[in-house]
Amino acid sequence: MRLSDSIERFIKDLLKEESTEVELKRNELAEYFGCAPSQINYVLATRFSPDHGYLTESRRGGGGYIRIVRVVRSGSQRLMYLVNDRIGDSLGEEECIRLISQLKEQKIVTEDEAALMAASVSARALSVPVPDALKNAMRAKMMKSMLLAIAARNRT
Amino acid sequence: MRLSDSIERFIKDLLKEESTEVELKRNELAEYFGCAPSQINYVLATRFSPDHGYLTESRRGGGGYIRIVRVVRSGSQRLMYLVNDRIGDSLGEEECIRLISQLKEQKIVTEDEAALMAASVSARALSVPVPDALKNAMRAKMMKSMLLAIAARNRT
DNA sequence: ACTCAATAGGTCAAAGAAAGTCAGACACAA
DNA sequence: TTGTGTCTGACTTTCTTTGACCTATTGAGT
Repeated sequence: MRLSDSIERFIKDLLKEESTEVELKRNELAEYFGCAPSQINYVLATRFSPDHGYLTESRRGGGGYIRIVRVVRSGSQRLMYLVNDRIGDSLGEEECIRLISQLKEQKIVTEDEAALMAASVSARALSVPVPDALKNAMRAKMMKSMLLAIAARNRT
Repeated sequence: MRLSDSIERFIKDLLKEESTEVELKRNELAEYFGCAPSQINYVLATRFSPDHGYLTESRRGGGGYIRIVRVVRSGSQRLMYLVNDRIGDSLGEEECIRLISQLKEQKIVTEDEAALMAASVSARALSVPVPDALKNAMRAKMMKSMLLAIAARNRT
């Protein structure tokens, strides 16, 4: 298993217990996992970004720390953020996949729905002679269209 | 016996044992068969494509992998009929919608999933400057891709 | 107050680890 | 001989990990 994955799991387990917030020492954590301290930053950047639904703050110097907060936004808030701000006019396949798996992780869509969305924006599905720029423009629109469909059914 | 055939057999044997899904390391497999790693990709492309009833996903970088999911035997007959025969190379929006609502009536997809599919092939989602003929070619591919994804989860 | 050392986190580029792509060499059947 | 299917190797892309250097905070000594 990848180091980054272990660290991610470790932090998420902490968050499970201690509710929505956890504070940790970068150096201690790095020591514990026997890795470079900057590895922790990498994990934060790739797995605890705002896109993933987390906020992080930190302090340097004596008594420094890193605090990770799980943001609890409603499903529809999150969807609207994606539609209105996050997704622009163009989105590559990789980025689509990332966003979709984040939605899955946040339980806004089911695993099956995520698979469906990923299938529709996949390179295979769009393999017709059209410039990449246009494909990515389409992906952005398709994503928005699908997210709005999800938002519409989430009127609970 | 050709190398590709041996590799194909090897993977299919794994799938026989480990049920519908198998994960492997490209480099290890290539090492085992004493061939170039790209040979594995060739086998995947020619023997484990969606047309053959398989889905593959992969990850690069440290700790990377290739996962192969068998859909062929498991997906419902109806779905595979649609993928292989009913949907050709081109499909208009109206026809997509018709197909989708049939699937919904037959309870092969949920209402939410149907809405998602319809959203992805809608005119609004594809409103970029591309000839209609190409859009319909895309719709056909998108539908197949999505149906395959559904078939993959329907593996009973 | 000012300076400096100790403490602690941040940044970034480069190295490493895997998989993907594609053009061309090769093999063999029609 | 020509076309189709196989196989390889060089190059690319993506993801991970590390290390060197940078910046912020605190506190002790002057």
